[in-house]
Amino acid sequence: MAKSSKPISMREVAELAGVSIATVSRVINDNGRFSEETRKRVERVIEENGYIANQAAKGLREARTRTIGMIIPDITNDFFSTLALQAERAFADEGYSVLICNDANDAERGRHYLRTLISKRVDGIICISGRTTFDEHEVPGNVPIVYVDRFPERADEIPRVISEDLEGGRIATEHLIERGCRRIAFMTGTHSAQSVQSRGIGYARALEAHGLEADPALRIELEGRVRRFREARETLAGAIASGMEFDGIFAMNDVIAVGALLALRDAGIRVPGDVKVVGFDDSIYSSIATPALTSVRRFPEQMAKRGCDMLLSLIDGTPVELEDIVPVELVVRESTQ
Amino acid sequence: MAKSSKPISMREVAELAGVSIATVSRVINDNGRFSEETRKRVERVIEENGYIANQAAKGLREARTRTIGMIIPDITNDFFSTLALQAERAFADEGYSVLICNDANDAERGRHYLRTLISKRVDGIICISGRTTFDEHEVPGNVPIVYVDRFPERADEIPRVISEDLEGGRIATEHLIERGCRRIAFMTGTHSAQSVQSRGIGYARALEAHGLEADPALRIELEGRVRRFREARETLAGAIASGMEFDGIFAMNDVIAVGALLALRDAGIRVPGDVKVVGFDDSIYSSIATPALTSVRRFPEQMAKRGCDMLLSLIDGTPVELEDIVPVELVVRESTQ
DNA sequence: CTAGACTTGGGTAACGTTACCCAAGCGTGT
DNA sequence: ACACGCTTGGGTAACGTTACCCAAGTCTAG
Repeated sequence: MAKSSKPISMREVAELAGVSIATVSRVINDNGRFSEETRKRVERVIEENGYIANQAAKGLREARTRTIGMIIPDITNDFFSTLALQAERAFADEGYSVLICNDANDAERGRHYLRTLISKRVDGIICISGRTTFDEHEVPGNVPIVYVDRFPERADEIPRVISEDLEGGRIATEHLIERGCRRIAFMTGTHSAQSVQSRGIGYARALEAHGLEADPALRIELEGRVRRFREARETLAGAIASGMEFDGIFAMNDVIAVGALLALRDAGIRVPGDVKVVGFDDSIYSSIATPALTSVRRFPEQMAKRGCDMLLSLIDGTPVELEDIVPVELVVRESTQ
Repeated sequence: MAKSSKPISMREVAELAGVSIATVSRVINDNGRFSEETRKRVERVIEENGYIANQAAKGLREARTRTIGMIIPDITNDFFSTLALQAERAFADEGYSVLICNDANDAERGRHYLRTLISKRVDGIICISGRTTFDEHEVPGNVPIVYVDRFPERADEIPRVISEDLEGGRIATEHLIERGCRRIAFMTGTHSAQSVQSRGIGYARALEAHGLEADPALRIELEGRVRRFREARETLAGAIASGMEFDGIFAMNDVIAVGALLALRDAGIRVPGDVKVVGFDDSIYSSIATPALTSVRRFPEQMAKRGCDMLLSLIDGTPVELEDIVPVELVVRESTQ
């Protein structure tokens, strides 16, 4: 086997089959205009020589690459990886491949990736990146973009699939209040995406509705990346050490909630006895944790599917709704019983 | 902003700048052969019109796409997503994008993806897919391939990065024996990848070395997909219900181990008191679980990095070692204390 | 003053496809 | 016998790049 043999091209197939390039193209794309015998001959040559069409050339000619770009914060997070998996599936079913870009919520990185994707002439982009805004100058040719779980700045132009974050924050907090909590901490990242901020608003609303004060001291912000749960665990440990008083925690996501659970256990604080905890996403972590975590369930599979459908419509030229809101629901487990 | 404006091409840049296409190309690729003034003029036009080179055309011309294909079982699994994240990073640093393909360990799907990747003329492939073998007929043009965490069938030709699976199985089992276990169950998938089978061999070796019998009844095979931990939980529950006796469990990975932990708790069996458990991968799940899981740690970041380096060398034409073995180490936590 | 080298830039043939237009051969209806 | 249409297939210009070759102008050395 020749290690560096170049793949065979249509021209060579044509020569071997004794027909023209045009005919080979027609056979491959099944465009009528050829006899049954010709088809057989061409297909045999293709089969025998393992010809595989060059999509780069095809893409150049047709001005479409059948490739989708996906900008995602961190595929290591259960919620995002589920989203990515489902999106990849849905696109694969429609004949698209997906280029994945982990931008770590870093705007600089995000811009760079966006540029690359456009340079690669992807047919569309699924953007789960926060804080990155693209003006028309940065999106030449106006590649179709759909945001998922993120709110685009050009909200009047760019469609998105988001979940009921505010409502999620509200029901989580409401639930804690119902279970008797009065001093509920909110754990979040420093510079959070809009979706996360909404959860904070829901939290505040619920407190307000029950005549509770949203004490700023109860807001716990995590510095830097919130990848693994370590930051959350350490930060909460610090807060506890410095005498913070609370009887409930609403965490912006399950990773943080799990970190909190561990910090509480380290400090000998019982859950749900002394403190009750609610997470967000209902990811795999919430069922694994002990006590099992009450969490606001989201539907990443559904969000992915809808985002794909939207993007495919956009690529087709079919207009789509600007906003598709996927509901959330509270899953009650041991951490608040 | 025209919604469907086509991206501007080099020809247009050339016209606007009053130079030839060749000159624009030279300026972009910084190939000498032009004056400082020309560079300025061209760069200004590029800047003002937001020109972004068409990589499809470039790829066609240069016969390289700066794209890598990655076939992975399921990006939702913590181990694989870490691998994927690191690989994507490493490739991005070298100017490559990565196409991701979740084949769910399904050979049919894997073949299909492989075809697509080749059609897209990726410069190389990272394969974490098991059980899929590609003969030369299926890999026209011989795209460079590197296997990671999987053993290729054409082992004399295809390089791979694997971890010390056998050794991992051995030390895990050894550890359980040292802690007093005598009837150690092995939980695994039905049709496992070779890497997993090695862990089983390590397990058997350790038993043997201590004069213990590898009772086939202690082998617990999980049907179907082992994605979330549910299968493991249910299967073990069944085994317990039907009176299986054991005092230790070695699970092929952490997801399964966590399922086991939950089944044991459901059945009122104490860990590590009555039964001790060891997982594999030392993924995020092992620290979250209660009791925290003793696990054989692997180094997905390192494996990804090495795989990338190998593939880049191959693309360069530099020869590489056929096999790169990454060590493992036991991380002892509560589940075996 | 002129030959040669160096600098700057243009022209153009690929790369592998597809889409369009054209042509040859054959059958059919009148 | 002829006009016409259908079937089958060839030729070729793009698509947006890069690489090569060539040319005109400028500079330098003799």
